[in-house]
Amino acid sequence: MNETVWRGSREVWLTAAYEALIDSGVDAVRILPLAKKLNLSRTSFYWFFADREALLGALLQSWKGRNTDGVRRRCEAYAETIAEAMLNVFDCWLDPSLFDSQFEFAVRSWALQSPEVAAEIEAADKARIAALKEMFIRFGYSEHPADVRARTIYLVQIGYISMNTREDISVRMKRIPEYVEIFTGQAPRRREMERFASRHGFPLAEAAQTGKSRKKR
Amino acid sequence: MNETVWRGSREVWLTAAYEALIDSGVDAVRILPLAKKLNLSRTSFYWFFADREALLGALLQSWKGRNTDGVRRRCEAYAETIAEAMLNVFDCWLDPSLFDSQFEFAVRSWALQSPEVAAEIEAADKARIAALKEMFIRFGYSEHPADVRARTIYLVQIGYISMNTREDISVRMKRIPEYVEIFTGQAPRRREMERFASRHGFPLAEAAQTGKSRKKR
DNA sequence: CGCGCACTGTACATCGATGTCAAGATGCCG
DNA sequence: CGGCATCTTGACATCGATGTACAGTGCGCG
Repeated sequence: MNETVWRGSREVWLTAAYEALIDSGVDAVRILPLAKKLNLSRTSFYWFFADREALLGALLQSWKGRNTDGVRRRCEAYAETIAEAMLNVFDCWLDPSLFDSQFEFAVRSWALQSPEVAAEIEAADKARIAALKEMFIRFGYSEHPADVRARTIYLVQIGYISMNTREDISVRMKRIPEYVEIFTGQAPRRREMERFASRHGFPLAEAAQTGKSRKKR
Repeated sequence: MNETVWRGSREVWLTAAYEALIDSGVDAVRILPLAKKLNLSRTSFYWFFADREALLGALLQSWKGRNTDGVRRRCEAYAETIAEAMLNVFDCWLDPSLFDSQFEFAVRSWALQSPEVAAEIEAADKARIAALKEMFIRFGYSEHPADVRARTIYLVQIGYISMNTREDISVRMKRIPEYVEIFTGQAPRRREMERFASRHGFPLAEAAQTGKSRKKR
């Protein structure tokens, strides 16, 4: 299992930093505490990174792109109706591999004390809203409504992660059709919801029928 | 002008702390830097507060209630249509005396590193969403749609402040009618928008006519 | 006037964190 | 085995911040 006997690596420091960041904020990303968690000497850190700055830089880099790309891809995915397209985007909010909300929130909070981070965020926001807007335009909405709807969707999501609520997938799933209708002005068809629910391991039938075995955490 | 010759007071330390908080986050709220900003000896602080903890406590206390009350009151304000009611709520987002968004954002970021703060925030969120939901129910929406619409509105706002964008009032004003329509499913009447715009010192006429002198920064 | 309250400042002890350096330990290749 | 590159560690110097003790200063009042 162990490739080498060396306990440290750029990787382990980075993941430890990531964990500290997402559950206590940037100011918890300090070398001494990380070293304790890893059972490594503090100074060993300096073999892999020049200094704390460099670690934070790597952290920011790893955030950059990751979340933004996920959103853009879901905006461009195939869809027959705007409601279906909307559901494609919703994948991001349910699948952490497409969009890591805790990471996102931590980075946004970090921006408060770092202009550099704030600049990265601003760019990311612009790119994501543009992708959403483009989606609406593809489905015949005109400029201004497309823009406001794109913002609404994006802001709801940023707001949601900023609330940091831990809710069961089932309560979130129940709100989805309403959201689609609010966001697009058009309710999703039953079979669209079916497809959506099933790809998140949550057959819609469940909501109607009595609980069968639920899959995937 | 000077009541006394004493330069320090509970007040000045608290406002300095508030300023540090909103533009650099909790970790910038430290006694030594504040003392420098105030041109006071660091230790003088301890005359007014037991320790840093006490200062942070006072800060949290001052946030608590302030923003939440503003929202609740605007939700309960008189309105003939749901669109008008919605515009009443929008007052909060344009008038910092009803809702201090920078303060709000800073406190939310703070929550990441303090469970106590996180608990306060959770309570505030619940109260505000409940007030919004109640408003929709008053206008005939049924339970579930009222809930999802309330969430949408609230989340958009939390998202907006978390984006921390500095936009001119005129660009925000242009989006308002669209937002009202998305949130309530009903477009505001011209005279409703007129009333709204005028109470924010921004006559609607301006948007249509060619630029006259605009008031209020 | 002088006493005391309300504040301000200096000095000190302590902490947690950073970063450098030089001295090991470990694996790998010839 | 020897030597080199790759890590790991302990010792040291330094910083910024916290909180306590105590002495000092200005104001107001009896």
